[in-house]
Amino acid sequence: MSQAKKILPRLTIDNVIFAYADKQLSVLLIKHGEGRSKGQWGLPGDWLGINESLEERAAISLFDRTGLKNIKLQQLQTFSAVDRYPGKRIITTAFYTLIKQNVQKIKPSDDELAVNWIPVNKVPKLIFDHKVILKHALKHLRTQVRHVPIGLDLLPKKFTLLELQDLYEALLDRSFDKPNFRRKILKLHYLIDCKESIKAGKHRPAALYSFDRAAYKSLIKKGFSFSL
Amino acid sequence: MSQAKKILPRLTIDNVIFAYADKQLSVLLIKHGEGRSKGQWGLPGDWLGINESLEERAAISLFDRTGLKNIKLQQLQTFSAVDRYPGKRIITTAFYTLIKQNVQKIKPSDDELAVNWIPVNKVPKLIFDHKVILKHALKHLRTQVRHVPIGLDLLPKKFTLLELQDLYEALLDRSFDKPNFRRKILKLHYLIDCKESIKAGKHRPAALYSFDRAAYKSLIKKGFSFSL
DNA sequence: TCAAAAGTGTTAACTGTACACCCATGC
DNA sequence: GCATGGGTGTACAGTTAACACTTTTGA
Repeated sequence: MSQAKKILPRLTIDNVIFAYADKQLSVLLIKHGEGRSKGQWGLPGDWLGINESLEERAAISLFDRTGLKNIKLQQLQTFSAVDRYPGKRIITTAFYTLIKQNVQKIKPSDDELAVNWIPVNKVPKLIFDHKVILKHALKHLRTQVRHVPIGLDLLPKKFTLLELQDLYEALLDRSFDKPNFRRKILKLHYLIDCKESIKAGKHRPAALYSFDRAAYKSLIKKGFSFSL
Repeated sequence: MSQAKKILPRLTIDNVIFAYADKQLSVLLIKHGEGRSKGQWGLPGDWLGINESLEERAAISLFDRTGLKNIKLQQLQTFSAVDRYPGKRIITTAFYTLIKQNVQKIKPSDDELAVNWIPVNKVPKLIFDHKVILKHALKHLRTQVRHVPIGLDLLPKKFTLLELQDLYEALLDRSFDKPNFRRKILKLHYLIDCKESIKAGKHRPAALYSFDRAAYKSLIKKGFSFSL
């Protein structure tokens, strides 16, 4: 990144930015355009500045690539193996988040050849230990999904239960029994029945729901155990 | 610590070392003997060396204070707020573990006034953000306890179910129904009935159990959900 | 005989899971 | 009519949680 900031040597952040769209989970990867890793894929990362926390830098780095603000990035782990980076001692702290996929706005910075959403099951070889970091993030995401509600900011304001189920199925890479999924979700009481329905094809119209933000947020704090 | 090592500036580790003994959960704290934090309590920490990972330094630091080797420390999180350390920019990575309390062997290093096991509900004011780190660790430990087996290396080779229950109750700071606890644990099939019993006071002797190491380790991988 | 901890049994409420089946729509 | 996804009912197995009860010991 070509920012006018004083950086701390040796310290970086790497963001694992998952995105959901079209029943598919992808991750943001960049193709390096300079230096020894030219032409290779890796996670979007950045140097830590002297006057910012890791969290702050991770958020700025996310904004630079996607234009998104106020997204909560979760700190995953710090990777500090002596030989993780060729030739230099670089320690990185990994963050991750899950957002709605937006193809238009992403852009590479000066020293990058490309920035792309890559489906998680089609990720190419990555530089350094980035594959390890990605796997770690995915595991964390999948655990998370079963303990706090998700979907806010990922689905349209009003959505059907099937759309929510599609999201869960994409994230966890498995399918759920429809009737049981409905009941399980509805019993958590974080959805509001919009009392509307949407016609979509040659079948019964689906009821629309929206998130009850208060209930949603309190469920984040309390947590639950979603099995199915 | 007065080690002959080249350190990386700005980077430290802090260990949250929990210990169990006498139905009580304690944490290892040190009283600083030099510098601006003289006389104050804090978590045992150390500078990261140029030729070691954070994990390696955390393990060495644990060994220095307790004489314990081959203890798996879990990385918790990295704390990097710009103002977390007065006057300097210091970034720390926190680790935690849970061991059997051993009062004899712990020793302060040259620049420390004291090293002590302090019961977790009697922790004094701590320096910097160490109280936040400790709370974070405790929360993590309590989550952990409900998803993987614990007790190996904390209880004697042969132990009663009540001793195991005491451990759980101390860690989670609550009590369990004895009959239900028994059944719940036994159904996980990671205990071996030693076919012995121990007389301890004016009541029926208790059956002794030991851990089935293979089952125990495979349960760590598989995980479970312990509610009660 | 009594207290104390060890250990068994029983029940009611709730969950997980599978799957049968009806509903509303477009073609 | 019938295919398609939307949605309800049900039934069995297993789990949770509370608590009554019996057992074995030492004093």
